Amino acid sequence: MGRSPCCDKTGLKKGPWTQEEDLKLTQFIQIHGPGNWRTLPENAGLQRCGKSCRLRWTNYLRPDIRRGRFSFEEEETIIQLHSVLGNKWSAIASRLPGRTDNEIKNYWNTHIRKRLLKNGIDPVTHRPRLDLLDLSSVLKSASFNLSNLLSIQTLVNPQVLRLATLLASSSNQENKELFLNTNVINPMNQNSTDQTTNVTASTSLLPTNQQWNQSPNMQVNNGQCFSNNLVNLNVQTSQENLIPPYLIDDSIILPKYSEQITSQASENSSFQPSNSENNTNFDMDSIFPTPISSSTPLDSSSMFINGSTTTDDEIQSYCGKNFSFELPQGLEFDDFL
DNA sequence: AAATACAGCAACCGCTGTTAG
DNA sequence: TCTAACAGCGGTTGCTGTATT
Repeated sequence: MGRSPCCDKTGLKKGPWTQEEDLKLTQFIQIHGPGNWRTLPENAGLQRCGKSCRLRWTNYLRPDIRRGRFSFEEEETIIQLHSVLGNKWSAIASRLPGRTDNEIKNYWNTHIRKRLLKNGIDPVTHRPRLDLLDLSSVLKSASFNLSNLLSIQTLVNPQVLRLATLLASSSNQENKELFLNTNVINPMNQNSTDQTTNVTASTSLLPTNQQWNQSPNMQVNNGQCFSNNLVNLNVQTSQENLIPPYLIDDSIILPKYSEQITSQASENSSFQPSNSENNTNFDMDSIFPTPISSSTPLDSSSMFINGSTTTDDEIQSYCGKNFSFELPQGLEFDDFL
């Protein structure tokens, strides 16, 4: 059905709307209500096509439009919904009252997408970009500490860790010894016996399944973590393919995060590490943003770490330091497995 | 101060799904 | 059932303001 654009009709205006046009459209809709977009422009005295009027109304003039910067909760919700729904902007918008699909789409393309890419996360699949993951160089790096990698075993695709271990054992004797000498326990696989005393400092900071489930701010359903304020979509997600939100947004839980956060935050805040000498409890509140129920105001450029505000740039910087991988081009991950 | 590059966003384009005749 | 009109959606464009050189 070939249809020429309605605006091709001569005499119809295109481009930015003037205040006068906005006023005409708003007043007309206030009286007659939205709809009948084809006849609306003529009836409202506008030299616009109906489509243009509809877009102007739905994306800008509607009284329930919520303008301004996206809150952290909104951003978190967008990322999580996008990981499930993909580029279904209208579906995402329907779960964010006052936000339009166009606005969310723009925000995704200009902010979130770039940040995910910068953090090595594929914005389409929401998984680490293995094509950028240069594990061999990471492993050979003088500063590389295998225990760091092992400590995030449960946070990334286990295949990555298998690959890392394989490479480490074959190419880096130092790390190999470290691996053999390090008493590492996968926190997700811990049984009921108290093994935490053997866990290395960095590993003990990770939550157990029980701790995840007990967290006041997060719920684990089918392997998918959602904030309490997020609609449960009942989407079946394979554990194997899961990259949880804490890896895809700015509140990524990272290896040795407590040391990083402590060293950074303690300079100007009252941040205290959650794991004292004998305390293996995981304090989610100390690294996750303030929940929506919090009375503390949030805007899109800030998150809270135990009450201290962190800017986008600081988050970016922090994540960049802790979660940057590089992969040689052409590396096929499956070839290693 | 001027030129250029970049980021953000409103608006448009074109395709698809729905509905009425 | 078919067809055309309409409405909605996602991708893309282009304008504008800001930052950098």
